[in-house]
Amino acid sequence: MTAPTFVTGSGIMLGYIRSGTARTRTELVAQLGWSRVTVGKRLDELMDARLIVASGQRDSTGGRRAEIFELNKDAGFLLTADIGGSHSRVGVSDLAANVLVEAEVDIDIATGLDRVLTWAHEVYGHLLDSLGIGVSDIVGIGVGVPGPVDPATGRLVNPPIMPGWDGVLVADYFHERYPDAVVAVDRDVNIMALGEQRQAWPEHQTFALVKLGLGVGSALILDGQAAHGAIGAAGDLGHIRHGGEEICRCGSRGCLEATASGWAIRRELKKLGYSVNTSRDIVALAHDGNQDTLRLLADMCTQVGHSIADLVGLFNPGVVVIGGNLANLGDLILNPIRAAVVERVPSYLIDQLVIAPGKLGGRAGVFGAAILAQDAVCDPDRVSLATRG
Amino acid sequence: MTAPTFVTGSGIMLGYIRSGTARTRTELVAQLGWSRVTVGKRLDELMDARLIVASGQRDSTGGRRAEIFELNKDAGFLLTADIGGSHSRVGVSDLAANVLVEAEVDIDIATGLDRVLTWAHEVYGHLLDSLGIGVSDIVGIGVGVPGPVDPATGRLVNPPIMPGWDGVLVADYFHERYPDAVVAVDRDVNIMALGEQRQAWPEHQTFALVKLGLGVGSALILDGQAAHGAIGAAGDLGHIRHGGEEICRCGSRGCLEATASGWAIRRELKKLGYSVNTSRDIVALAHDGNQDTLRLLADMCTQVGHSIADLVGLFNPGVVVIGGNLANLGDLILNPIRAAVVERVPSYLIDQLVIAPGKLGGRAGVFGAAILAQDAVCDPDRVSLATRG
DNA sequence: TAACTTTCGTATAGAACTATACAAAAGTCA
DNA sequence: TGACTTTTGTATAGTTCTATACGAAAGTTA
Repeated sequence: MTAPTFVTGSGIMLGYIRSGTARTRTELVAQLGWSRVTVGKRLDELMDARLIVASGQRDSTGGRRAEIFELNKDAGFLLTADIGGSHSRVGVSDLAANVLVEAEVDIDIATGLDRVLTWAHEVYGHLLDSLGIGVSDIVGIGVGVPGPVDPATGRLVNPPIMPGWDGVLVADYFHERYPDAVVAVDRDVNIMALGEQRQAWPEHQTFALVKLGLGVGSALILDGQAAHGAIGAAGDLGHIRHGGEEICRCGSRGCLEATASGWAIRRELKKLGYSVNTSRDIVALAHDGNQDTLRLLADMCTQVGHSIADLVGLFNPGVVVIGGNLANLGDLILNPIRAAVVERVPSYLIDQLVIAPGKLGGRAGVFGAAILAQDAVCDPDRVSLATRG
Repeated sequence: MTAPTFVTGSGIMLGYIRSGTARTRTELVAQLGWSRVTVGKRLDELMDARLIVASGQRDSTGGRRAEIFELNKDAGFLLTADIGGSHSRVGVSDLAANVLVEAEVDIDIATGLDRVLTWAHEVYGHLLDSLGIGVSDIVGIGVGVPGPVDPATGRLVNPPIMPGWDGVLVADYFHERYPDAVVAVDRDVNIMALGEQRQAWPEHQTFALVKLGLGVGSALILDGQAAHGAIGAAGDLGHIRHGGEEICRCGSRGCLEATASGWAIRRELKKLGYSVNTSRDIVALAHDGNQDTLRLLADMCTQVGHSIADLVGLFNPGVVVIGGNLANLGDLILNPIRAAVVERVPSYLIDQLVIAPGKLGGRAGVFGAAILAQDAVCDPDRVSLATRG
């Protein structure tokens, strides 16, 4: 059977509570269209399973105050990983996706995905010890990887910067080590976008994020879910040929990432004799007012802005969030990007468009990975099946 | 109440039958997870309402043959309109979206949307008379308009080529004249894409269509539905600034449509002394082997191909269909477009990508409008409510 | 033809869900 | 304080849906 036997599944209701669509009995009855008795019963089931708790009361509208329910943040813990091309972060969060502890490290993904995963697993051990949490308390794991993930199978798809890892099922690594946890994997930029959109821009259904670090990545969110495309490569602004003859780390020639990105700026600065390694070095130079860096950044912003204009014209998002380390430069890069976008997008689109810095900074990925894990743990069918008598 | 009282609504089942996901009792039971008794009851309701009919039998798999159900094409008629910038088509179809009669006319939308609608309404009168159909037999109307439609309200949004019609609710015009019909309105390119995807490429969940006529338009289909974006402008490849100083009919400068489109080719050919009016004139010149036209077309294909590369990189569709009048030139434009796309898109995306001509030709819009109308008529909640005892 | 398979209809019992009524709890307002 | 409002719990009856069993219809296969 593909559909659950019980049509008024508690998992469906948990979705309403979790998203804030309906938080009180009366609201749930109105939104779900179920009877008051059934809603009460399902609430009892979710509370018995410790998945929700009563968290307060609505202000009175002239009568008894309605009780507000929310996801029980203490119903288990989530592991999160934001594996980037040159930098990775991991964290442990409660079920409400509040990240409790984090750790980060500079590892080049080119040294091998297995080494990054091993590092992550070791760090999880330390973090769990420090929190006094056991492996069996981990109910979900969310992982972001720097390459496309097939939406159907969860396997890596020809990852441009992880050659040799095509077809790998990252979830297996964690399933073996955390047997009680649900594992969800998605592209790193998708996870950042998921974090920003759910946390900071929930009112926007159509959302885009552009990540400017050493690389250039982007992601599209539609109705609260990342767009994956046919093979999980949707949203990849960085590896479209843009011009020039520079060879990109993905193997192609003239990608946006090869001509206008942190990589490109680092390459040019090195030619000029500067010692630059990470995107944070570029940020530091720009903060110092280094003219070469500022000039290269301005050029990058124009080119990136033009690509964002393509994205806006094609996808018509309500917001484009600029994230990644270079976004720490604030208006220094936002203003020229905005100018380049305005230059190329019809005015009727611009009026409705917000271009803004990320509100979560470097933590967007770890946070989004927690949301991804939470989504997996709170899967309606899973919950409905688990909570019935 | 927002949700229906009956959870096993017949409208949900109609969706399975209509899409072909499940066509026999056994398949419906397996797919829906409902009991055999309930499925039988809902089938009876849908047959009583004349919305479905038994249409044949599956081959035996060793026992009694299963009865196949399908949408009853005779349960009412649909009006369809594909209103373009310079050319419009209307048609009448049965409920299965088989277009029975069609009519077309060259009207410039700049002369006023009201004139096009009046024309459409008059032609519907003649077409219905010829078929012996009354106004009360019309159960749905699907309309494509050459500009963005707000997905929330159904109103036109700052239509670049229909100045003065901002905020207009096209559905009202038809509601007044066909009170029994459900009316659905969407952008013309979205409707073309809907027609092609549902009819010709149902196996592709992520789909794009690029329309090359005088203008350049495009649309994205995700999971069988057109992507609308924040204000209904998603998919508009044609009005992103691309280069040059030509002023586009949308008011901006240097749009793709201004530099590489039927408009641009017509403009250049006129400068060279040719007499060209419609996109069909361009097709005729190209068929005659006119070198100026071929040169301009080749240039257009390169630029359009580069824009399609952006689209592919951002959206990762499984298919990009090339439609519109210029697509009648076949490989003459498909090959250079393919070459330009390959030039700019990473190889791992190309391997999975199909670039193909539309299979419905100029009728895609009228067909898609019929599908849109059918979708509206077969809305699950509507049907569930209408068919219960 | 006989044995087997799959589809389909119906009958029955029981589970799940709704509607309704009533009462209690917990507020506001004059 | 008393009248009113909204929220919540519970009991009862009735409806909807499921599970199961049985049999008939309509095929295939040996």
